[in-house]
Amino acid sequence: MFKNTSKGLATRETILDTALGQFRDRGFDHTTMRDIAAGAELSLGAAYHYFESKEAIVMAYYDRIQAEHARVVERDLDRTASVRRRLGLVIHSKLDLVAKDARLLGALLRFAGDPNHPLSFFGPATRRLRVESVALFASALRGERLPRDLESLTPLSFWALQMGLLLYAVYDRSPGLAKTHRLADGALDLATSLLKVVRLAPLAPIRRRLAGLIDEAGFLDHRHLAAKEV
Amino acid sequence: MFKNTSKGLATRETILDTALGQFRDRGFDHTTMRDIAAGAELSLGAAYHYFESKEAIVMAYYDRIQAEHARVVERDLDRTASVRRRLGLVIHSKLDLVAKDARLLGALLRFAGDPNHPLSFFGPATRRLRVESVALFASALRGERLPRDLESLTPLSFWALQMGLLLYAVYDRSPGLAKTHRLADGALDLATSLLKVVRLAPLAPIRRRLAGLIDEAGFLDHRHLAAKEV
DNA sequence: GTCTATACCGAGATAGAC
DNA sequence: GTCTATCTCGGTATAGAC
Repeated sequence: MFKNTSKGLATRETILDTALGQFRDRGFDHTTMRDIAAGAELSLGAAYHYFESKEAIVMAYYDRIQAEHARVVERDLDRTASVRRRLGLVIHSKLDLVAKDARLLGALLRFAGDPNHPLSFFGPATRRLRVESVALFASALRGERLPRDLESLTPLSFWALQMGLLLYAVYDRSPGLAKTHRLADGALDLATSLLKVVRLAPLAPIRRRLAGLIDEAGFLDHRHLAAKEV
Repeated sequence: MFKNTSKGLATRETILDTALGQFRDRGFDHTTMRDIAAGAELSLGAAYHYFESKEAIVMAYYDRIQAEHARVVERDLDRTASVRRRLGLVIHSKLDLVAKDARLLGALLRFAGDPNHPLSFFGPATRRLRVESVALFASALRGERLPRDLESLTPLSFWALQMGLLLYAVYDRSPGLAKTHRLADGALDLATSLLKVVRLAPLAPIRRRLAGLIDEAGFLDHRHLAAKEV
């Protein structure tokens, strides 16, 4: 794609920033690659040298968001005591980070239905992003004594919840994603209550069935979470 | 767009069938509108007379599937006694209907991230499809004595499960969507177990919280399920 | 109202020269 | 790494035939 020269990286950042500004002003669809190239004072070909598609720019933005998210979580997690608050920290900070450009994330859905596309949210090429994201929830849950069979399942479930909330955010028109934040709090209250209940003995069969299901679905296996980078 | 003359309807069907055949052979992306028009022995303009976009053809396919689904479910539901089997009927028959072209559904995700697009899965323009789909689950649950606060929530949850399974199906390469069918059975076993548990008194607070959450999220309100047709 | 034929435009993406 | 030129294709427009 391009060499990691400092000049190249700087140009890439310029394109990314220019594009984000125009996406905010005009919307994703009404911003053309020619607009972006012109705004960054480059030719169209040069822009494509750095990003293989317009959506790839959005993915780069998401990548940046995620790096920032990891930084924020790592910084604040230790100062936060209860699981509920730790999970809240992870999710609310994510929502805060995407709040300004939540609609943009909708553009990434475009390829979620194409398993082989490099920008598919669920494909092998974006595995790193998923793993990192799940890991943040695992950090938040560290210290919790979970039933064995739910150990790897639980962080994955919270990741799924987060994905659902991000989808909701794309449609959320309330200022600062207020509605999504409230929904997140409700869901987290519920989830932490469920976590307490689900440990109880009478629910063991359901628990085992759930774990078996996730296992069979392959959500934790090679194809989805451990496939090698492409 | 076009009048409901028998000739017009026949032409529309011809275009739809031609397009589906080509989508199967060459894939959605590698089929052009010109290919479809040529295959149906029509001009490009005529094809656009019937379908406003290539994706609209896929939506018409989904519409057809859903009508067929409703027919099958209505026909077989009365002969099916247990809730578990009735729910299984709804979901498995849906999967059978889309099995041949499950990958195509991925194309519909293209606009899921654009709230205002007429082909968005969650937008107001596709409300009818959602309502119909949720209604099938309500039929399957008829006769069940559910807690009041879960009455409208439960069919909605099964609809959400179905949406998740359809997404999984897009990625499923096993013959006849075998993996998705197994996943569906596991999920349904789990769900019916949960339905029994969730009625119990100790879970009342969680139940209420869940209902309040869905209410607040607006999943049952105007914007999503009761907005007027556009 | 149902089409044909054809020219045209916008924009995403690519090739290949420098 | 950057550019110019070009390609492709979805979609529109127009003018008219039946």
